[in-house]
Amino acid sequence: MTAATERLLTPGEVANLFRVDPKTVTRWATAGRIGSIRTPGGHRRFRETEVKALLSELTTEATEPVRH
Amino acid sequence: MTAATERLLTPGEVANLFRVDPKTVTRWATAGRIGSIRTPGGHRRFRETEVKALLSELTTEATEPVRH
DNA sequence: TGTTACTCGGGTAATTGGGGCG
DNA sequence: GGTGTCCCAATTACCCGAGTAA
Repeated sequence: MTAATERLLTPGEVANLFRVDPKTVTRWATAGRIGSIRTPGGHRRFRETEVKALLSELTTEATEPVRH
Repeated sequence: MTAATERLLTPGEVANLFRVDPKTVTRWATAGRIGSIRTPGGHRRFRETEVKALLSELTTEATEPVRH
């Protein structure tokens, strides 16, 4: 099959990227805001590319210069 | 390849650094004076490096020596 | 096989966002 | 123009015990 296995991230890793609680990442998955893959044991894993893409979309750079 | 792991700060933490109300930090983000990263839920996070840099830029040292 | 760290669940406090007002 | 404050709705953080991952 096609794709070389894509790198998966744990809830804790995703939580570190967004500076939120791992529980919060779980809620995002439950709410359908982010795709998730479940292990046979019930734990969630997330696609790194999807997470990074989400980060980029939600990132806004400063536009106004600093006034001294 | 954008930077992956950068330490992020919550609005409350940034507010403590500047000694202002968290709402004020939100206004800075809205006005484009500071970059922000939003969670899928709508909350904001700020890059620590950017915040610290902003603090430094806006800091002015005394220029005249103390008279005795 | 056993150890350690993490992630399930749920439930309840604490922050945050947004609008409007002085 | 910029900031602090009050309102309310939504999102997020910390508590627990039990199960999974490596």
